[in-house]
Amino acid sequence: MEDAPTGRQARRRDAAATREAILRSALIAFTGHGYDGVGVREIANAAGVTAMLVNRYFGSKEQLFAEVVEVAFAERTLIADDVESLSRFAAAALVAAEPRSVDGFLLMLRSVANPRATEILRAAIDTHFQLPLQALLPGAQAHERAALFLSVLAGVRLMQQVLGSSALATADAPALERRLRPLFDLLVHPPADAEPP
Amino acid sequence: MEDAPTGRQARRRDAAATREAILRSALIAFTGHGYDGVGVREIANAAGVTAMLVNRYFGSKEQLFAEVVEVAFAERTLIADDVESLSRFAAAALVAAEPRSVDGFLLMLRSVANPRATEILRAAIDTHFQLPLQALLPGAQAHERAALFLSVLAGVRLMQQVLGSSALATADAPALERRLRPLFDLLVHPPADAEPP
DNA sequence: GCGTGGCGTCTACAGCTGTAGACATCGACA
DNA sequence: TGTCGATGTCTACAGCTGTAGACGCCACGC
Repeated sequence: MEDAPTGRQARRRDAAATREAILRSALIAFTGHGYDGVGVREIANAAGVTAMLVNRYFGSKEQLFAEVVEVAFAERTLIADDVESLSRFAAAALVAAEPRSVDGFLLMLRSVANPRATEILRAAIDTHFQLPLQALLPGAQAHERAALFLSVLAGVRLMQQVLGSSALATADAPALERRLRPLFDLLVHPPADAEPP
Repeated sequence: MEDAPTGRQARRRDAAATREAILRSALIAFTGHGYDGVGVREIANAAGVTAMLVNRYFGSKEQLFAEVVEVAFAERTLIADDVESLSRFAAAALVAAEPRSVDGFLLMLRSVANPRATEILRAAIDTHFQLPLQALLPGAQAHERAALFLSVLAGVRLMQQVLGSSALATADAPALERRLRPLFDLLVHPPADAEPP
């Protein structure tokens, strides 16, 4: 079997399609190995293209990464649209996470070592997750609770998918979901935040 | 001013001290930039030593990293010894985390992109955190709850220190701690886990 | 004082990285 | 059918990486 890059002989000098192929190849590669773990040649090869063409279309590896981040965070299936569904959605997404999924959180977790990638990721998370989520949360200190909500999301994802914690791998889905729900609920619904005078 | 590596002129051909200097330099560098973000020459230079000496003492960069991980996870100030203090300790440690701290979690968060580093880190976390913690937790499914406990710890740490979430940076310490405590409590104390038959 | 064994460095080597300019080739339009 | 712009490739270059062997040098024991 040949290496079969993503639709090599099907595409014949189509600039838009080539750009899309590179972007998709980069998304998969960056998500799987992180910003520093992937070379431009590797991305180009998987897209059936030369390394130089990547820089022609995207300017540099860093700019390519920025576009990849934007694509990865565009479809945010983790954040529900209404407050009542937030916890259920998040918990369900966590227990259903497949090891080969390519969402933005996985991309972030493997790329935060690089300072430039981190800066891009911070901005993207702020725009696509933090701000919409804190706008959705009722009660006081919504920005703080939204950040913690995302922290739990990222932390569980890190342990079960990136680090490969055996405890989270062997746990059956319904039980894990029953544990996660109240955790998120605690952050969604502000618990009578009376400060002691 | 000269670059002043860690005690250069103070140490004169002392094998144990040199080894220790390299180990400490590597700990700081790996924690700050991750496994792939640091070169052997950089570590050696900060220790006032040549790159080759690093491999002489530790065999390879990977083995050096393994020793660094062991050192970083040896002093686990995040996990209390008794069940009652667990939540308080964890919450307090999170709000008191300084940007330049060098604990194992930070080291992990910036090195999980590399597969070999990940394998080393997974084993270390299992030994130094997961196993002691799940042995301490009362009730059913302690391993699962311990893993989630560590997930929250790692996730918050990631957001506030590695990614630099502004929401967690501007939050004042007491309020943040009051939010974190019940989160950990929910995982420490099993909430009447009656399964519907 | 002097040899000797450990401690440390110098030079080097493949291999990889991101990026740049010059060159080739396809395909649509005249 | 011929041509020219767009699309893609080739060669190359500094710079970095981890690792290896050969060599210098200091301090201690005789």
